[in-house]
Amino acid sequence: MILDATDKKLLFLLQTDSKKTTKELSLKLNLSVTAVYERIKKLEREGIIDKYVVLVNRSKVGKGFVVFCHLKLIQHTKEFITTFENEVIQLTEVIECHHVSGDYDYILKIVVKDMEAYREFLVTKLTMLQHIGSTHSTFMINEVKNTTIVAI
Amino acid sequence: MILDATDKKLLFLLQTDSKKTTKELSLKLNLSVTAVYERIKKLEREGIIDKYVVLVNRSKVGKGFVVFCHLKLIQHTKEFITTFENEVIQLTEVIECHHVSGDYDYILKIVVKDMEAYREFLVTKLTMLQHIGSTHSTFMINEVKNTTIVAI
DNA sequence: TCTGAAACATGCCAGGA
DNA sequence: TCCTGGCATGTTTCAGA
Repeated sequence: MILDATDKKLLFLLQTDSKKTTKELSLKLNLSVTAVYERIKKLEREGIIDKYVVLVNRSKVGKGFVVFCHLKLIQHTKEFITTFENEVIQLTEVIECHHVSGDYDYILKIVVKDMEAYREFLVTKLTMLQHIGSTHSTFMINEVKNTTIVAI
Repeated sequence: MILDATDKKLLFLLQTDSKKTTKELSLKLNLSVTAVYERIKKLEREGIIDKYVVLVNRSKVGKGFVVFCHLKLIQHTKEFITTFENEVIQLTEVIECHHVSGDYDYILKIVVKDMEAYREFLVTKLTMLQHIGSTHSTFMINEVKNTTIVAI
């Protein structure tokens, strides 16, 4: 699907605030309410709009401690990889897990309450997973930028 | 603010799909429509619900190439830090930037179209920033997990 | 803090340009 | 692909428990 300038602007507005009514959007885009509505439906049908979600302020719900964990597996057989990935997906503290190239195999982004909670997580959950070789934790000091907005 | 089990369930549902109507939510939570409505408003007032957004399927809009960049500054004076941070925030390709402890100063998450686009970004934008010491790029092979849902 | 009803706004679908 | 009009559905407010 080819996105024109209006679609791109619409996607930007919705990525910024999905609560905007089609009426408000129509004013910003100089279109009728229905035209906006139809464009949104098309973007949803095409799967470009993946979903509508609420973003929670993590520090206000006691999950302000963010850790990046670089992780190696002991081997790289298909079986080990799939086992590990299936298990790590289950951990709610892990909000991101990326299989990457380079010195280690995975980058994990983990959110917990504090250092004590992280230690607990590491000892009772993460290092209990099968096939883990080594882990290296890096702690977030400050969140400079964190957006879900993709500029198109 | 203390969150009871209903608030937590409500937050989970909204983090999964914010398009659910209050009526649907009321059925899942065994509450009236108004009760759900008031709980949501309270969560918004308290800032626990930060915002409502659309999540875009990155690969469908030509931003499927994800890179993690570990970055060092040449010095750690306050001036250098603030200058760098103010500049990096402006870069739309950088969707996350975290000041971290450890061997390097920042972890950046960057989304672009492909390797060629990344090279272009690196040469014309990132390494043009002031005070940058060194960069180390790690490329994502596979996204195992990537959620905005925080389990509370 | 909850319920239920009533007022108001919005979403959504026809039909036509 | 866009617009106008209208019904259905949703949101929001309020009194009372």
